[in-house]
Amino acid sequence: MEARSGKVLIADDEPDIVEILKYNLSNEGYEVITARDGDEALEKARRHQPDLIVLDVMMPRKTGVEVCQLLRAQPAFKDTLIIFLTAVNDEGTQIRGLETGADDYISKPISPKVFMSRVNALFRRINKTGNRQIQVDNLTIDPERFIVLAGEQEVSLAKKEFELLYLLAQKPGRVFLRNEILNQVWGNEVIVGDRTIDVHIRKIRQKLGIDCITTVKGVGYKFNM
Amino acid sequence: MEARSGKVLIADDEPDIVEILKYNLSNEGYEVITARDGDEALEKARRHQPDLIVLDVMMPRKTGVEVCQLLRAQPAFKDTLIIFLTAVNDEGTQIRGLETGADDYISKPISPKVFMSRVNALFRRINKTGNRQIQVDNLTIDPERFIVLAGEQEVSLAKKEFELLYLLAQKPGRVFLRNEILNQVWGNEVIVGDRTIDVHIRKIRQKLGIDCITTVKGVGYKFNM
DNA sequence: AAGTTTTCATTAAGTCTGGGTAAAGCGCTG
DNA sequence: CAGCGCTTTACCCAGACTTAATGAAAACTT
Repeated sequence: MEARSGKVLIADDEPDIVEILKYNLSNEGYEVITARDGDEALEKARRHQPDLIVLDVMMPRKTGVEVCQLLRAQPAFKDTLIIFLTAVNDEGTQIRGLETGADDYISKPISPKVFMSRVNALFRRINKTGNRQIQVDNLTIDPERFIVLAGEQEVSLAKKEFELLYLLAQKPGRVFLRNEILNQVWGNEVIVGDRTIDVHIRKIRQKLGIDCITTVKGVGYKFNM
Repeated sequence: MEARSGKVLIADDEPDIVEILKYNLSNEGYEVITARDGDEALEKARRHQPDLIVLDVMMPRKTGVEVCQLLRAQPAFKDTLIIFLTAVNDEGTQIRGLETGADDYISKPISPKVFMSRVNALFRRINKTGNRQIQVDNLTIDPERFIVLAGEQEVSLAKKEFELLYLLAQKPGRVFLRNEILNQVWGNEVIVGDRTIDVHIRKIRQKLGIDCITTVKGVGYKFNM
């Protein structure tokens, strides 16, 4: 998993288009989520909180324009980038699309290179400031919202538990010595016993229900890759 | 019309185009400056510090792309919006244009309406998201009218209570640290105890009757999504 | 005076920590 | 490689400790 430049949701009912865009976006380090119709797009947008949403105007269930309106009505998507794709290069549709709150409007047939240039141009402008969210496998650790998503399940950890998990998850696979953990999570001055770490580790394992932390005897702990 | 605070520089050697764009931009409240060639564009950009620069790619003295590069090299124009206009709908040019740091690329012939939509879309993004109504579930928060609607019920909150709720509701799900809340609602200079926040939170919860604010112990508060 | 904002003391809730014990891992020895 | 002891970690639990909710009242605005 590379240094992610952004999370993109593609919603289009034409698998070919989705595939091409997904390929190109992934290639430049974007994380891609896909949806096949309007309702699925809404649902996945809510779940994954993407930075950019690419909407085909003509989709089953709900049109791109409808989806855009519904999203823009929610404060969580007030600043999300939205690009419309369309076969119809009708002027009226384009204007309506942009006035619904979209950031760009691209007509098919799409040149992947042009598409990527436009995506990059939009991202360049918002330049997400430090979203320190960590994603490993199906585990999402979001310090902004202070929650951990284990797949679908939302797990709420206590402060120290969260800090500890966040520390380990920052470098999956790397072993953290007990001392390191103490310094990072508790600070150099505070003195706590070794048991304290154990207990927190145990609670994390309990709450997550997944075995994602491995004990390295006599050394420390590491996050499973 | 509307008091839009946008200054636009149009640089094109075709007087007709300049005239049409100027007319449409003025109509929507933008302040317009014009230039006839690349050097003039650079000079006027420096003098007037516009929010948006519309550059024809094909211009005497210096091409739009050259102007764009020169502008982007200066910190003062790092964030200035730039739109390219061109008769050439060559893919390579478009990509190069966008990668030079432009925000949009519009091919001639230009539909004034589409042009305006795209300009508005760009301005919408950089403009500070002023006092806007927030809608989450069946809760409506309207800072213009200073009213909160919980379903049908109209709830009247005190000033601080409203500001606090509005802050949290702006980014539902996101945890606001107590410090952040203090800075945003009370301001950096004012010093109030930690309990003050609790009390206001309690009043909001009481008045709304809905459990829309979650406590994250040891961290802060967040608005439920 | 009525409503708003802040403080304070008290109570409640949640979190952290450390001891004792059980279990697991490790190394040594035969 | 099985057996043994030693070390380290896991686990449970209860008390210590933090932090937040609550009720009441003082200070402040309008």
